[in-house]
Amino acid sequence: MRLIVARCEVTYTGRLSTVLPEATRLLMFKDDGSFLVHDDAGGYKPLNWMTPPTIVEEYGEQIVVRKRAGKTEDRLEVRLLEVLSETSHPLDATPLEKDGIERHLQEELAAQPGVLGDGLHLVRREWPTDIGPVDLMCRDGNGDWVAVEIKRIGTIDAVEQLGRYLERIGIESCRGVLAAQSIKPQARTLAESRGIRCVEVDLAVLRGEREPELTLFAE
Amino acid sequence: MRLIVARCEVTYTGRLSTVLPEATRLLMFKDDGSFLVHDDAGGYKPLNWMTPPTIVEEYGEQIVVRKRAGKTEDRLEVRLLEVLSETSHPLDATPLEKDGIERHLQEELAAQPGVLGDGLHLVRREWPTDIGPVDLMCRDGNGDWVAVEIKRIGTIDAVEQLGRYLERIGIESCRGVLAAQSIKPQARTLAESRGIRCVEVDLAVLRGEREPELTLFAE
DNA sequence: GTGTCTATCTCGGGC
DNA sequence: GCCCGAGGTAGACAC
Repeated sequence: MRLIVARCEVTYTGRLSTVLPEATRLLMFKDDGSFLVHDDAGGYKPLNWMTPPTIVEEYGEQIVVRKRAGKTEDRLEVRLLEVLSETSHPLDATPLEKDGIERHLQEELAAQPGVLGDGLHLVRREWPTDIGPVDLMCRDGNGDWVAVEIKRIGTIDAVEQLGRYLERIGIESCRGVLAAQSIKPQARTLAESRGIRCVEVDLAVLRGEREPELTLFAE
Repeated sequence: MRLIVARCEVTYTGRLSTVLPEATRLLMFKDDGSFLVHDDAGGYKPLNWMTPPTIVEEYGEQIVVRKRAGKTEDRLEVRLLEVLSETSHPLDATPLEKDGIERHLQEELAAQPGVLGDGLHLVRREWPTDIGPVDLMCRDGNGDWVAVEIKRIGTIDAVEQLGRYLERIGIESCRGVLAAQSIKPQARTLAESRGIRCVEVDLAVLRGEREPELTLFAE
């Protein structure tokens, strides 16, 4: 990783156009070709950036980072007015391990679909439709089909998504269930108006790491 | 901005849990409280981060960055095993000026709604509904209402969004138009099945900076 | 504070 | 290559 702190101007042309007037900023060149411009505010996002694969060219005070983007080209031009610091460091690139993402929720619910409704059993995960896979396809005690959409957070979009699947599933009388760790009130309202059942689930409880909420009141 | 290059372990607990095993990485502390962990790959995104407002505490080899997140707490813990470099630089924070975003498209189309359909004229921008504003509300030559949703890229979500507005607008026979710089084929198909018209527009042409595509064939 | 929408979204997977 | 869906999405703005 090469780090340059410099007074500079930066212009971007590509999907849109941007200008950064002369000021002091941090320029990051990652070994994989990534290029980022950060300043001392604005949190998470770089002011300008380019993701690999890139071509980096330097002509004295001018740095150009380019990238083929379809038929056109994305281009970042940096004009260096004063370099205050320049360093290089070999860094590692170990992967980040995550726990608690939607897939983990899906794994637990696939293993115990009964929490989503009495007598539910799994037919298959990632049931294919022509517009994308249904997270879980189940049948209930009566043999009726139930399509389950799983989200970390249940929003209106999730209800719409499940609604599209139900239209395309091609099974009459297939019910819909939205399962999420939290469900927004407006999503719940929309779901009810479409006959979609909402179930809030808790990953830690599903894993048996924590008692259901009931115990909170029983203590 | 304070930059530390160090061999370190990083753990995050909050909306989910993550672990970064021991390796050499860049730690960025911005003056506004932002904290970012980058390595030498992975492009745009930090491996771990926290956006302001944060509380940063240091206990020798241990750095803790915390944030109230509703009733719980987000927490990043960094265990420093070897500091390879540590520097501080005063940076500026000038705003990024953008051109070519959705709002600019909306401004041009508000000024010349005729490109969206014969005889269309604007009634108002940001027409309020109970689920959000319609970008442009127009009437055509017959006095019929037309709701316009504007996007840089027209996707299925945009069609759904316009569909929700049309349901809620409370005007019988209000037509829908999706205007975008490019429209995905599947969005186009869904739009047609819902009676929504699709129009591709070009910001440079709307601004009179470039001739319409026709001239490409006429040269 | 919730709710909604934009984003040069990024990123990954499937076809 | 396109298309779709997840994301600790982040960030902005209205209510």
